[in-house]
Amino acid sequence: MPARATRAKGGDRTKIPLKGPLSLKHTLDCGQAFRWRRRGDWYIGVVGGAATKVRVVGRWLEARSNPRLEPDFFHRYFRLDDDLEEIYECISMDEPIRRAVTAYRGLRLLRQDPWECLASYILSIASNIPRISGAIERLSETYGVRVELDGWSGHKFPSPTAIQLAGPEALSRHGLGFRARYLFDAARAVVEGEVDLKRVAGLPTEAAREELMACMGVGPKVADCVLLFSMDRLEVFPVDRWVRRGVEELFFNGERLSEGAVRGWGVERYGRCAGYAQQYIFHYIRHIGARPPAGLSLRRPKPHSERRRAT
DNA sequence: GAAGGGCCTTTGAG
DNA sequence: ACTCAAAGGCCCT
Repeated sequence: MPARATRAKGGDRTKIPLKGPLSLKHTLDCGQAFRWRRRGDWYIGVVGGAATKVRVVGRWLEARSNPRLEPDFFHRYFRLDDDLEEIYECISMDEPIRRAVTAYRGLRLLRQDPWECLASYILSIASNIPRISGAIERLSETYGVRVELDGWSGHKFPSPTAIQLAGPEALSRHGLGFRARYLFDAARAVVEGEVDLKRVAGLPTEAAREELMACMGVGPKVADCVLLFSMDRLEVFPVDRWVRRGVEELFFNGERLSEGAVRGWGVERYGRCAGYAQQYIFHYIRHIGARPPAGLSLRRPKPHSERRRAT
Protein backbone atom coordinates (compact mmCIF):
# COMPACT_ATOMS: atom_id res chain seq x y z
CA MET A 1 0.00 0.00 0.00
CA PRO A 2 2.26 2.79 -1.22
CA ALA A 3 1.25 6.07 0.32
CA ARG A 4 0.10 8.83 -1.96
CA ALA A 5 3.10 11.06 -2.15
CA THR A 6 4.55 13.83 -4.19
CA ARG A 7 8.08 14.35 -5.36
CA ALA A 8 9.86 17.54 -6.25
CA LYS A 9 11.75 18.01 -9.50
CA GLY A 10 15.09 17.56 -7.82
CA GLY A 11 14.28 13.91 -7.56
CA ASP A 12 15.38 13.32 -3.99
CA ARG A 13 12.65 15.11 -2.08
CA THR A 14 9.63 13.16 -0.90
CA LYS A 15 6.50 14.09 1.00
CA ILE A 16 4.38 11.49 2.71
CA PRO A 17 0.95 12.35 4.11
CA LEU A 18 0.46 11.57 7.80
CA LYS A 19 -2.79 10.06 8.97
CA GLY A 20 -1.92 9.86 12.68
CA PRO A 21 0.58 11.59 14.93
CA LEU A 22 4.34 11.30 14.34
CA SER A 23 6.93 12.85 16.65
CA LEU A 24 10.40 12.55 15.15
CA LYS A 25 11.90 13.81 18.39
CA HIS A 26 10.42 11.04 20.50
CA THR A 27 10.65 8.39 17.81
CA LEU A 28 14.30 8.99 16.96
CA ASP A 29 15.60 9.99 20.39
CA CYS A 30 13.94 7.29 22.49
CA GLY A 31 16.84 4.85 22.14
CA GLN A 32 15.44 2.35 19.66
CA ALA A 33 17.70 3.59 16.84
CA PHE A 34 21.16 4.98 17.41
CA ARG A 35 22.19 6.85 14.28
CA TRP A 36 19.89 9.88 13.96
CA ARG A 37 21.11 13.37 14.83
CA ARG A 38 19.08 16.53 15.05
CA ARG A 39 20.14 19.43 12.86
CA GLY A 40 17.81 22.40 13.08
CA ASP A 41 14.32 21.15 12.36
CA TRP A 42 15.69 18.16 10.42
CA TYR A 43 16.91 14.79 11.61
CA ILE A 44 19.81 13.42 9.59
CA GLY A 45 20.99 9.83 9.39
CA VAL A 46 21.75 6.91 7.12
CA VAL A 47 18.91 4.48 6.43
CA GLY A 48 18.02 2.23 3.55
CA GLY A 49 21.54 2.66 2.22
CA ALA A 50 21.01 6.40 1.76
CA ALA A 51 22.11 9.62 3.40
CA THR A 52 18.79 10.96 4.59
CA LYS A 53 17.13 13.86 6.34
CA VAL A 54 13.58 14.02 7.54
CA ARG A 55 11.25 16.53 9.16
CA VAL A 56 7.56 16.89 9.85
CA VAL A 57 5.77 19.86 8.32
CA GLY A 58 2.13 20.09 9.25
CA ARG A 59 0.44 16.84 8.32
CA TRP A 60 3.33 15.75 6.09
CA LEU A 61 6.58 13.89 6.55
CA GLU A 62 9.20 15.49 4.34
CA ALA A 63 12.32 13.54 3.40
CA ARG A 64 15.42 14.10 1.31
CA SER A 65 17.77 11.24 0.54
CA ASN A 66 20.66 10.24 -1.66
CA PRO A 67 20.36 7.82 -3.35
CA ARG A 68 16.65 8.50 -3.52
CA LEU A 69 14.36 6.38 -1.36
CA GLU A 70 10.78 5.71 -2.37
CA PRO A 71 7.94 7.11 -0.26
CA ASP A 72 7.02 3.56 0.62
CA PHE A 73 10.39 3.13 2.33
CA PHE A 74 9.58 5.91 4.80
CA HIS A 75 6.04 4.67 5.17
CA ARG A 76 7.42 1.32 6.28
CA TYR A 77 10.40 2.62 8.28
CA PHE A 78 8.26 4.93 10.41
CA ARG A 79 5.48 2.36 10.67
CA LEU A 80 2.92 4.84 9.40
CA ASP A 81 0.60 1.89 8.98
CA ASP A 82 0.30 1.58 12.78
CA ASP A 83 -2.93 3.13 14.07
CA LEU A 84 -1.50 4.96 17.07
CA GLU A 85 -4.85 6.05 18.47
CA GLU A 86 -5.99 2.46 18.51
CA ILE A 87 -2.71 1.34 20.08
CA TYR A 88 -3.03 4.01 22.78
CA GLU A 89 -6.46 2.66 23.64
CA CYS A 90 -5.00 -0.84 23.75
CA ILE A 91 -2.24 0.01 26.26
CA SER A 92 -3.75 2.86 28.32
CA MET A 93 -5.29 0.75 31.02
CA ASP A 94 -3.32 2.32 33.84
CA GLU A 95 -2.05 5.69 34.93
CA PRO A 96 1.69 5.45 34.22
CA ILE A 97 1.12 4.46 30.60
CA ARG A 98 -1.48 7.19 30.18
CA ARG A 99 1.05 9.73 31.41
CA ALA A 100 3.71 8.38 29.05
CA VAL A 101 1.30 8.40 26.11
CA THR A 102 0.43 12.02 26.85
CA ALA A 103 4.07 13.03 27.17
CA TYR A 104 5.37 11.13 24.14
CA ARG A 105 2.43 11.34 21.78
CA GLY A 106 3.59 10.47 18.26
CA LEU A 107 6.41 8.16 19.38
CA ARG A 108 6.31 5.30 16.89
CA LEU A 109 8.24 2.09 16.81
CA LEU A 110 10.51 1.84 13.78
CA ARG A 111 10.78 -0.95 11.24
CA GLN A 112 14.56 -1.19 10.99
CA ASP A 113 16.91 -3.32 8.93
CA PRO A 114 17.28 -6.72 10.66
CA TRP A 115 21.07 -7.01 10.36
CA GLU A 116 21.75 -3.48 11.56
CA CYS A 117 19.25 -4.02 14.36
CA LEU A 118 20.82 -7.31 15.44
CA ALA A 119 24.32 -5.84 15.38
CA SER A 120 23.26 -2.67 17.19
CA TYR A 121 21.59 -4.54 20.03
CA ILE A 122 24.55 -6.89 20.39
CA LEU A 123 26.59 -3.71 20.88
CA SER A 124 24.04 -2.49 23.42
CA ILE A 125 24.80 -5.29 25.89
CA ALA A 126 25.67 -3.82 29.30
CA SER A 127 26.36 -0.50 27.60
CA ASN A 128 24.64 2.86 27.37
CA ILE A 129 23.12 4.86 24.55
CA PRO A 130 25.93 7.40 23.99
CA ARG A 131 28.48 4.61 23.91
CA ILE A 132 26.39 2.45 21.57
CA SER A 133 26.01 5.38 19.19
CA GLY A 134 29.73 6.05 19.26
CA ALA A 135 30.63 2.44 18.56
CA ILE A 136 28.20 2.25 15.65
CA GLU A 137 29.57 5.48 14.17
CA ARG A 138 33.18 4.30 14.44
CA LEU A 139 32.36 0.97 12.83
CA SER A 140 30.38 2.66 10.05
CA GLU A 141 33.14 5.15 9.32
CA THR A 142 35.70 2.37 9.17
CA TYR A 143 33.83 -0.41 7.40
CA GLY A 144 30.78 1.25 5.84
CA VAL A 145 30.28 2.81 2.42
CA ARG A 146 30.29 6.61 2.40
CA VAL A 147 27.15 8.43 1.27
CA GLU A 148 26.48 12.18 0.88
CA LEU A 149 23.57 14.56 0.90
CA ASP A 150 23.57 18.36 0.70
CA GLY A 151 27.20 18.65 1.75
CA TRP A 152 26.76 16.30 4.68
CA SER A 153 28.41 12.88 4.51
CA GLY A 154 27.67 9.75 6.47
CA HIS A 155 28.41 6.06 6.20
CA LYS A 156 26.18 3.07 5.68
CA PHE A 157 26.09 0.51 8.44
CA PRO A 158 28.73 -2.14 7.63
CA SER A 159 27.58 -5.32 5.93
CA PRO A 160 27.97 -8.66 7.74
CA THR A 161 30.71 -9.51 5.25
CA ALA A 162 32.65 -6.36 6.09
CA ILE A 163 32.39 -7.11 9.81
CA GLN A 164 33.49 -10.70 9.32
CA LEU A 165 36.41 -9.64 7.13
CA ALA A 166 37.55 -7.15 9.76
CA GLY A 167 37.94 -9.93 12.31
CA PRO A 168 37.43 -9.83 16.08
CA GLU A 169 40.78 -8.23 16.96
CA ALA A 170 40.31 -5.27 14.63
CA LEU A 171 36.74 -4.85 15.84
CA SER A 172 37.80 -4.72 19.46
CA ARG A 173 40.12 -1.84 18.66
CA HIS A 174 37.02 0.31 18.19
CA GLY A 175 36.15 0.11 21.88
CA LEU A 176 33.61 -2.69 21.67
CA GLY A 177 35.03 -4.54 24.67
CA PHE A 178 33.79 -8.10 25.10
CA ARG A 179 31.07 -7.41 22.51
CA ALA A 180 33.60 -7.59 19.67
CA ARG A 181 33.57 -11.36 19.49
CA TYR A 182 29.78 -11.46 19.81
CA LEU A 183 29.44 -9.09 16.86
CA PHE A 184 31.99 -11.02 14.84
CA ASP A 185 30.25 -14.30 15.52
CA ALA A 186 26.88 -12.92 14.50
CA ALA A 187 28.37 -11.59 11.26
CA ARG A 188 30.01 -14.92 10.59
CA ALA A 189 26.78 -16.79 11.24
CA VAL A 190 24.85 -14.53 8.85
CA VAL A 191 27.50 -14.69 6.11
CA GLU A 192 27.78 -18.46 6.33
CA GLY A 193 24.02 -18.87 6.22
CA GLU A 194 23.87 -20.36 9.68
CA VAL A 195 21.38 -17.62 10.51
CA ASP A 196 19.20 -16.49 7.60
CA LEU A 197 17.56 -13.27 8.79
CA LYS A 198 15.06 -13.25 5.92
CA ARG A 199 13.96 -16.73 6.84
CA VAL A 200 13.90 -15.97 10.56
CA ALA A 201 11.65 -12.98 9.86
CA GLY A 202 9.07 -15.36 8.46
CA LEU A 203 9.07 -17.84 11.34
CA PRO A 204 6.55 -17.92 14.18
CA THR A 205 7.73 -15.65 16.96
CA GLU A 206 8.92 -18.34 19.38
CA ALA A 207 10.84 -20.19 16.67
CA ALA A 208 12.36 -16.93 15.43
CA ARG A 209 13.51 -16.07 18.95
CA GLU A 210 15.18 -19.47 19.31
CA GLU A 211 17.00 -19.04 15.99
CA LEU A 212 18.28 -15.60 16.92
CA MET A 213 19.45 -16.86 20.30
CA ALA A 214 21.56 -19.46 18.54
CA CYS A 215 24.04 -16.62 17.97
CA MET A 216 26.69 -16.37 20.67
CA GLY A 217 25.87 -13.24 22.65
CA VAL A 218 22.20 -13.07 21.69
CA GLY A 219 19.93 -13.77 24.65
CA PRO A 220 16.21 -13.19 25.15
CA LYS A 221 16.48 -9.40 25.43
CA VAL A 222 18.52 -8.82 22.27
CA ALA A 223 16.38 -11.34 20.37
CA ASP A 224 13.21 -9.54 21.46
CA CYS A 225 14.60 -6.20 20.33
CA VAL A 226 15.38 -7.62 16.89
CA LEU A 227 11.91 -9.15 16.70
CA LEU A 228 10.23 -5.93 17.79
CA PHE A 229 12.28 -3.31 15.96
CA SER A 230 12.94 -5.13 12.69
CA MET A 231 10.62 -8.13 12.31
CA ASP A 232 7.16 -6.75 13.01
CA ARG A 233 6.59 -8.62 16.27
CA LEU A 234 4.68 -6.02 18.26
CA GLU A 235 3.67 -8.73 20.71
CA VAL A 236 7.09 -9.08 22.33
CA PHE A 237 8.17 -7.20 25.47
CA PRO A 238 11.96 -6.78 25.70
CA VAL A 239 13.13 -6.41 29.29
CA ASP A 240 16.36 -4.59 30.08
CA ARG A 241 17.33 -3.06 33.42
CA TRP A 242 15.32 0.11 32.77
CA VAL A 243 12.11 -1.68 31.84
CA ARG A 244 12.56 -4.06 34.73
CA ARG A 245 13.10 -1.17 37.12
CA GLY A 246 10.21 0.74 35.55
CA VAL A 247 7.73 -2.11 35.91
CA GLU A 248 8.87 -2.79 39.48
CA GLU A 249 8.41 0.84 40.49
CA LEU A 250 5.40 1.87 38.46
CA PHE A 251 3.35 -1.30 38.74
CA PHE A 252 4.62 -3.36 41.69
CA ASN A 253 5.41 -0.74 44.31
CA GLY A 254 9.14 -1.43 44.12
CA GLU A 255 8.89 -5.17 44.60
CA ARG A 256 11.80 -7.03 43.03
CA LEU A 257 10.91 -9.21 40.05
CA SER A 258 12.97 -11.44 37.82
CA GLU A 259 13.53 -10.48 34.19
CA GLY A 260 11.43 -13.43 33.07
CA ALA A 261 8.59 -12.45 35.38
CA VAL A 262 8.53 -8.92 33.98
CA ARG A 263 8.54 -10.21 30.42
CA GLY A 264 5.67 -12.59 31.11
CA TRP A 265 3.75 -9.82 32.84
CA GLY A 266 4.17 -7.45 29.88
CA VAL A 267 3.29 -10.01 27.23
CA GLU A 268 0.22 -11.10 29.13
CA ARG A 269 -0.98 -7.63 30.04
CA TYR A 270 -0.49 -5.81 26.74
CA GLY A 271 -0.87 -8.64 24.24
CA ARG A 272 -0.47 -7.57 20.61
CA CYS A 273 0.57 -4.07 21.76
CA ALA A 274 3.25 -5.22 24.23
CA GLY A 275 6.09 -3.76 22.18
CA TYR A 276 4.56 -0.30 22.21
CA ALA A 277 3.87 -0.50 25.93
CA GLN A 278 7.48 -1.50 26.53
CA GLN A 279 8.87 1.43 24.55
CA TYR A 280 6.71 3.98 26.34
CA ILE A 281 7.66 2.52 29.73
CA PHE A 282 11.34 2.53 28.77
CA HIS A 283 11.26 6.17 27.66
CA TYR A 284 9.20 7.21 30.67
CA ILE A 285 11.29 5.61 33.41
CA ARG A 286 14.48 6.99 31.88
CA HIS A 287 13.07 10.51 31.96
CA ILE A 288 11.57 10.55 35.43
CA GLY A 289 14.58 8.78 36.91
CA ALA A 290 14.59 5.77 39.16
CA ARG A 291 16.22 4.34 42.20
CA PRO A 292 19.79 3.13 41.75
CA PRO A 293 20.02 -0.40 40.41
CA ALA A 294 19.93 -3.14 43.00
CA GLY A 295 23.30 -4.51 44.01
CA LEU A 296 24.99 -1.13 44.06
CA SER A 297 25.69 -1.36 47.76
CA LEU A 298 27.07 -4.86 47.30
CA ARG A 299 29.60 -3.86 44.68
CA ARG A 300 33.13 -4.54 45.80
CA PRO A 301 35.85 -2.26 44.48
CA LYS A 302 38.33 -3.84 42.11
CA PRO A 303 41.70 -4.66 43.63
CA HIS A 304 44.03 -1.81 42.85
CA SER A 305 46.47 -4.11 41.08
CA GLU A 306 43.87 -4.80 38.42
CA ARG A 307 43.18 -1.21 37.58
CA ARG A 308 44.18 0.38 34.35
CA ARG A 309 47.59 2.01 34.40
CA ALA A 310 47.60 5.77 34.07
CA THR A 311 49.43 6.87 30.95
C1' DG B 1 15.41 -26.98 35.43
C1' DA B 2 14.88 -22.43 37.28
C1' DA B 3 17.11 -19.01 39.75
C1' DG B 4 20.83 -16.24 41.22
C1' DG B 5 25.64 -14.56 41.41
C1' DG B 6 30.33 -13.60 39.36
C1' DC B 7 32.46 -12.19 35.53
C1' DC B 8 33.17 -10.14 30.99
C1' DT B 9 35.65 -4.89 28.58
C1' DT B 10 35.48 -0.20 28.04
C1' DT B 11 33.26 3.94 27.57
C1' DG B 12 30.94 8.42 28.46
C1' DA B 13 29.50 11.31 32.04
C1' DG B 14 29.71 13.59 36.39
C1' DA C 1 42.06 11.86 37.85
C1' DC C 2 38.58 9.01 39.74
C1' DT C 3 34.13 6.74 40.22
C1' DC C 4 30.02 5.00 38.53
C1' DA C 5 26.74 2.73 35.72
C1' DA C 6 25.63 1.08 31.40
C1' DA C 7 18.60 -1.23 26.31
C1' DG C 8 22.88 -8.40 28.91
C1' DG C 9 24.76 -12.89 28.18
C1' DC C 10 27.40 -16.86 29.59
C1' DC C 11 28.72 -20.05 32.81
C1' DC C 12 28.61 -22.07 37.08
C1' DT C 13 26.45 -23.25 41.39
